Formats: sequence, structure tokens, C-alpha cells
Amino acid sequence: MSYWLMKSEPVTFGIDALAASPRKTTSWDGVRNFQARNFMRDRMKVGDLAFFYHSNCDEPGIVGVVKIVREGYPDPTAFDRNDAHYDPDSKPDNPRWYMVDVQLQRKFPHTISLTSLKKHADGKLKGLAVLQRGNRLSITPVSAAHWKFILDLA
DNA sequence: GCCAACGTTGGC
DNA sequence: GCCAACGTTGGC
Repeated sequence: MSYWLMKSEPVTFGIDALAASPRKTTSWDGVRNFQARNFMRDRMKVGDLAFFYHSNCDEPGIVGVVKIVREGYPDPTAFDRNDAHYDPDSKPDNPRWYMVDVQLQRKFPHTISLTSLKKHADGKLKGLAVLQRGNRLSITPVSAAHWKFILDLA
């Protein structure tokens, strides 16, 4: 199995919105970046775990853990011309965008802030994608060693 | 609100 | 295939 980090803006969909969702599950729709799509379509497996990361907010950081409960399948919001993420180049018989379903496993009592993660940028968390300069990718892999270390910070 | 970094688009 | 222009991300 693999580990991941998935970003979401709490204003749009934060961990509390996930906790309030039916079965604490949601489809990770709206991703319009090829690299992130490839991870969801090709690499994520049922049972994989991901950190839920709050971006573009007062205290960016990791706020909990989700589990992949359904593997990549076409993102229907790409077919909906009234949706903000509509993409006319994605067709039902040849979909361009994919998503997975995730279920909330755990909400941390406190945010593991980006600031606190950065303290280990040259140590135990060296190479963690979210710490790389200019990183914008909304879905990134996390190594098993990094995963374990971050969990101990929670 | 600012702006650096980055991905995508499209003209050539 | 190059690269300038543009739009978006996301920390600060």
C-alpha cells in the first residue's frame, strides 16, 4: 500500500465538511492537473492512506487521515457544463479527469502546521513534497518513513 | 493583497 | 518544438 497527501481549501471543503458527509466519505472531484490525475487514476489503491491537508488558510497544515475507499473513476463534474470544473474536452466515452473516493479515518486534535513540518525539512522530513519550494501539486506521495514520523507529531 | 512559482495554451 | 502570455496556487 501507499501513502499520500491531499490538499483541500477549508473554505471550499475542509475536514469538518468531510466529517459531516454521509459515511464520512466524499469523492475527490474537481482535480484538473494531469500529474494529480495520474496518481488517482493509476496509482491509488483501496486501502491506501492519505493525510488531509488544509491549504490557503490561516494555519496551513495536516489535519487528519483519510483512506482511499474507491479507486480512480471518471469525474462527472467535468461533463457538467454548469459545474465550475466543467471541461468540454472530457467526454463520457473518453474521460480526461478522474477521481477517487476517500473516507475520514481520523481528525487530529491539533493541526500539524506547515511551520512545524518545516522544522524537519532538512532532517526526518527531507524530500517531503509539500515542503519543496514552489510546490503546488494537490496530491503527492508520502514515503512510509515520512508517514510514520508525521503521525508521531500528531 | 502581494507575488513567486508553476502548469497550460497557443502562435509561430 | 520553442517560448511568451496567461491563469492558478498557496504561503505570507
